[in-house]
Amino acid sequence: MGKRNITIKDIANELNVSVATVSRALSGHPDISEKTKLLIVETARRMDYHPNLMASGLIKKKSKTIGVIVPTINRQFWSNTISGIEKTAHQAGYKVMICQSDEQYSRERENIELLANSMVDGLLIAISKQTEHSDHIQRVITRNIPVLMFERVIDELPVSRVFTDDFNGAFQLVEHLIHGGCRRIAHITGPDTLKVCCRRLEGYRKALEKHGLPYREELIKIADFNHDAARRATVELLELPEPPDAIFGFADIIAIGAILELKERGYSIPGQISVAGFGNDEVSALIEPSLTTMAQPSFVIGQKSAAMLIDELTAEHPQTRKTEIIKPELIARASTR
Amino acid sequence: MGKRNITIKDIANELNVSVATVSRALSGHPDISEKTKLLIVETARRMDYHPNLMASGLIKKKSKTIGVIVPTINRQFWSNTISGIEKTAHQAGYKVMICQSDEQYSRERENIELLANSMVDGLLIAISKQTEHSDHIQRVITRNIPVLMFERVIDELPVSRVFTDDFNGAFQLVEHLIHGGCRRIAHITGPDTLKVCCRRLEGYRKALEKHGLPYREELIKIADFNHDAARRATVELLELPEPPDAIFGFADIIAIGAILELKERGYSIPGQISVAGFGNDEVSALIEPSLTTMAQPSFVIGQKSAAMLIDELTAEHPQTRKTEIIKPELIARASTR
DNA sequence: ATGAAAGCGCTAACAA
DNA sequence: TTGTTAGCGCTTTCAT
Repeated sequence: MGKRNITIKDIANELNVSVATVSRALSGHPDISEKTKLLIVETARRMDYHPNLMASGLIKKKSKTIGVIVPTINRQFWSNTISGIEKTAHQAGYKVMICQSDEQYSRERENIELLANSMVDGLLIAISKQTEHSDHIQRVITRNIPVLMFERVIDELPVSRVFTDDFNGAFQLVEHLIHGGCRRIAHITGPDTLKVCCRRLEGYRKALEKHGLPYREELIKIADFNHDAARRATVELLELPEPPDAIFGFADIIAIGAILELKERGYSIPGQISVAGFGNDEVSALIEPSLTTMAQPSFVIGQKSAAMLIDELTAEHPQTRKTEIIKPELIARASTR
Repeated sequence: MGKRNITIKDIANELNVSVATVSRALSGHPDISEKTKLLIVETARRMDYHPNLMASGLIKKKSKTIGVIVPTINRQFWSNTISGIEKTAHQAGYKVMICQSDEQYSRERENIELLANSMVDGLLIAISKQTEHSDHIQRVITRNIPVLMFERVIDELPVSRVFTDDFNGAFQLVEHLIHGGCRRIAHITGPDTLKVCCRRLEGYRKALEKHGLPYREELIKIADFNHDAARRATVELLELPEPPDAIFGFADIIAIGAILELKERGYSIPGQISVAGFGNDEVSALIEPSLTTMAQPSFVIGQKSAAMLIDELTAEHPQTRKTEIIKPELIARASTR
């Protein structure tokens, strides 16, 4: 029952050496004879010793842990990034502590504070859609905790960033639609607090501009991250006096909502109307018609983010802020001409 | 730059009180005057004090963290459970540390050791498909670290468990196929190290038996968690002298692989052949034909697991091992008659 | 109600 | 090469 854990002190007693010697032996310090080292390591194993990482962390002011905060764990994009983060972190000997904000500012704030107090060595942050200012993040930066923002970033903050080239991605996608002959291209965007959406909207706008097509307010709708919201937005578009000949959703889930609504109403895709998304979720290849989209290498975004943060953690000298922009790739499928 | 963190000692100095008083004030100890308490709390805020959870954890032997190990983070079932775990844990004031084994025993072992040394208060484990014995888990149990296994469990271990009723789920699903008129029902199962698969296979077998249908070796194929493996298995089934009139995949991803192959070869589903899966991934409602499957409430499985573990952590007396079996629900869709 | 002091398990000067 | 000692930041007896 109350079996106390074995400590280095127990080993020291057992072998009549000092705790310092045991500590040195176990942590591979050079100044120690091969003989005692072997003896200690062997004894440690025999006694089923396990180092207490809290104790050493307390002294070294390092927990070998990085904190991650994402809007939600169970959306494919985020679970992929988390997976990439965990993989890279693990390879570098770090553990990851993961929190989700559920797209709420208050939970994000709370979680960041919690992670910071838990002495994470660094923080990987993707903000919620509600987050409108950066005080809470500024606060951990002031506490000298290295922060890297990914995908959902705040430009004003003096931190390294990893994010998708949304502007050019959207631009490229809209050009693809235009090349396919679409002239009235609608865009379903997300909450306007999300920079990601603004950047994609801007890419959309600029692509129209380049090709001499007018930007029409009525072709812009807003929807949240779910099929139903997307379907409602789609209905509104279809009921326009002049309905669109293409719908570009800011995320695959939106485009898929649109496809579902269009199919239900008997539209032919892309015959009457083209549909395109952004992200390349797994479903996008499986739905009929398969969805044209910009592929985001979410796993790689996670890996890069973790790698960059760990670089900063292990750097000798304070690093300058770095920015890595990830190019999405056009995947032309059956939902567009 | 080298801005040292504020400690309770700093606050004590500032106010000419002892660290003990500060500690008591900050942790809401009863024996303290309202006046000094307020003063200290206020000063702490003013000085931007943040408690060092490693230091208090070292004394209290609690980290308020639970460790989670899953085969992989980026498969829907697992990311959903993780999300449920995080939500419940957060509500109870716990953080979660998440590792993935990548279905490798060695990484699982490594990660469990790492989490245990990090002083997690408890461990939530779903084993890898490679894991054939339980020494590594037995070891942490011996160290008095509460363990709960979920979904991928090892029955022999004296720990609480949460898992899907695979046997009855498969049984029910196969009955559904039989009621639809299928007589040569094939089953694509997974690695035979996975109990989950064995239980589903057993449910399949018993359902056939109940309805007087023969169990035929040639109708059983093995595939890994991906479309290609499922497609290959499907091809083998189709090339049989007497091909099946239904394919039941042990997971949705398998069933979807089968559908893809069948569609490519021009089979009509469910006209010529029915297909059913297990899990009810998001795609299953979206693919054509939509997939009949047993829905697993993955988010809830995560929540239940976390709740049960936290119960054990906070229980006054040592708890007896509990088992919670989650009933999956038949979702009959267009891929079966 | 408050303070002094011991100590959680470990590391890292400084000595020897 | 090894031991001694002083903490890391906090909680918790035991006094006062």
